[in-house]
Amino acid sequence: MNKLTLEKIAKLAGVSRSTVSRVVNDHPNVKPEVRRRVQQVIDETGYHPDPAARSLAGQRSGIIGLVIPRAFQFLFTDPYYPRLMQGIAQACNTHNYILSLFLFHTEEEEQKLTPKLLRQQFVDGVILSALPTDDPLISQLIKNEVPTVMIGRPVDTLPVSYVDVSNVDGAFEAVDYLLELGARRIGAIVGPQNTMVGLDRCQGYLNALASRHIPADESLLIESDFSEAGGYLAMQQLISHQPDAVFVASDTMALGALRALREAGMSAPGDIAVVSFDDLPFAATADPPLTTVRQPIRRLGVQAVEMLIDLLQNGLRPPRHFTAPTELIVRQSCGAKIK
Amino acid sequence: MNKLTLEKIAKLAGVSRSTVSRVVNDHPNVKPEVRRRVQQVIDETGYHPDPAARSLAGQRSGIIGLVIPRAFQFLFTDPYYPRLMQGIAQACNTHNYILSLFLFHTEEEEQKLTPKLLRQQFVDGVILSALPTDDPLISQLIKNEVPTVMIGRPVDTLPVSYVDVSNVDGAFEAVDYLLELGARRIGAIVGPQNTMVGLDRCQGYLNALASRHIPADESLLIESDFSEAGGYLAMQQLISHQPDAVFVASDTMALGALRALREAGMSAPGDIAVVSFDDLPFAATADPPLTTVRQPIRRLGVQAVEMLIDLLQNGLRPPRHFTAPTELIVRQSCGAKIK
DNA sequence: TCTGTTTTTGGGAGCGCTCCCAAAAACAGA
DNA sequence: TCTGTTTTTGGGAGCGCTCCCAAAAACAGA
Repeated sequence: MNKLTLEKIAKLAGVSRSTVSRVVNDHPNVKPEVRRRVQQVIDETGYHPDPAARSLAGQRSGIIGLVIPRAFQFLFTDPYYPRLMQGIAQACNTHNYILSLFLFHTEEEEQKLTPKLLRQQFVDGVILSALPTDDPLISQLIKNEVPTVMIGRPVDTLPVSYVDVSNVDGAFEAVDYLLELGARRIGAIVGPQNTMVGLDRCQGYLNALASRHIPADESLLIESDFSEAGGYLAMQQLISHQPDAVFVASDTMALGALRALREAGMSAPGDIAVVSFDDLPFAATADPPLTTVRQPIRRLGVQAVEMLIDLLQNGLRPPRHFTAPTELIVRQSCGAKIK
Repeated sequence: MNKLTLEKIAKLAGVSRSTVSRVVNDHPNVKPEVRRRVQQVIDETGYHPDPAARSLAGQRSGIIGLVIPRAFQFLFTDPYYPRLMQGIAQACNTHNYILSLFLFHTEEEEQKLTPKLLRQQFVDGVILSALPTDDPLISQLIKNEVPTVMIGRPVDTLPVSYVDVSNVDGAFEAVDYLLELGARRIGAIVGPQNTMVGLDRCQGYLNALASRHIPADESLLIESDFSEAGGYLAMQQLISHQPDAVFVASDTMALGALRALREAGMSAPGDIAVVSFDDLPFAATADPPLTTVRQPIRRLGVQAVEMLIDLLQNGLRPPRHFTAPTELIVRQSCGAKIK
């Protein structure tokens, strides 16, 4: 098959391949009428530059890597991730990048693939989904000056760009709403405390109680792992402490919590009011429909790609930050039994 | 940063870059002691060949593209897809391929990205998830001789490799089980009839009825779209026809079906027995837990990658086929009220 | 030892682009 | 018209690999 090259386009347009390269790359110093003539040939032929040749010649590869670290591989099947990926993919498509997926299942896989990310032989930059605060991958990426954007904020000391939602505020608003409804003995099922999102949503819960001078009861605060089964087990533990409401740090854990209530012959909101986080589509169709903190997951994905492109074009420093607001979506699960 | 190249490894090993290339690519005609010496330098330095250089030099890029066509982009958030992707990613990791994701959201995106797939400038081959039987993408891939493996079988006339599960048999087994339990007025909520999986699971349902000489009742057969909302609407339609059981062609639609029953003040299996397909994790924790046809989703992903690598190494013809068996998982939702 | 054959190894060339520098063209002012 | 400056354009070189062909080395038999 006869492959289109800069040279071939140059011949058709009656210029040199350097001129064609200037047009393709939108360089200045090309006479307008020459630019038009070259662009017309490009449009007519459907010519695209070869990404391997560009990469080899010092240009970038045009590939963005999305890394799901090993520690949270088990959560990859949570409905959050496809939405995040849709946002990321859509922004990649808009900005002419290809999205490559790095799913680390085992330590061996991680050790095998990490050098590819660190040496940037494949990817121009990395979008890194949430990882435990002590995971060494992020500091390796920083050390190797790999352009990186994290989904979710890192530990404060790390000079890395990130996109996030306002987890502290969102959790605060959820718990505050339960307090407004008259709940007083509010429990929480939070995420892993070795993640910033776990810490932040927990902090929001604690802040809301403190703002009403309600002391936090340790027996009402259960750490879980963002899974449905984890939510189920956590609610089983909480029930015996007789909360009148529970803040659950994700919709998926909330499904598990509702299941535990059903199995105990109880229900939300009659016995225990429930408020969760995410506003995934099943939140609206759960039994009962969940009051939840909506976060703009696809928008985070889009924003991460645009932030990464900004790093690629304008340098890694200073690190960029983007924090989206959340929105409390009130449904049936939060009706409170006021004691 | 000082980049490792064949030339540098050659100098360290005291051979030429051609010899190093032979070792890296496991070519014959290298003296054993030379091979060992070169391999030791490679191991010590962590050298990897540059994929862009290999691609440009005529070798392959080492990238496999996973395409989710536009028509089913709305289903990408179904929990089926992350599992499929995990299987695909795991096999790519094992076989030293990078996985690139092509999510087509709009026709414009499809037109923009399809040439990249057809001209193979990025990917060595394509894994293509299910698409409508009339989607032109598959025949474009065939015409351009792009190594392609489909998830799910295509229309019979197409000479393309695929991996699938035994949809007809699985659906047959599910419906047959309902008949064994005494159900006689069995409805079906099936997938889009412009997809082979939709047609096949429907056929299995019809085959099971026919095997017991039970005429199919058109009013009991509802075409849906594999979504939760679609399952909900379909069950709302079915209820008025008073089936004593319903075969639902996916777990996700079954969730919607259960929600419709609840809203009608009914339940499974007391009022209407329900059997579904997929055995996604929430099938076990649904209320009631779903009897469902288990399909090995991750294994399909692994198999698709290995089939694609076989095509790349041994030629596109003849097309390969792999069909995994299914397994009926019996849970509470299928208990039947025998009239 | 010599000659023909086989095995092993090395280096030229090219893949398709970008960068850089120099040449050509265009322009402006004296 | 001439000269100096600016703008536009072209082509050499190289990125890091693979392929191919030729050279060198090794081998075997006379």
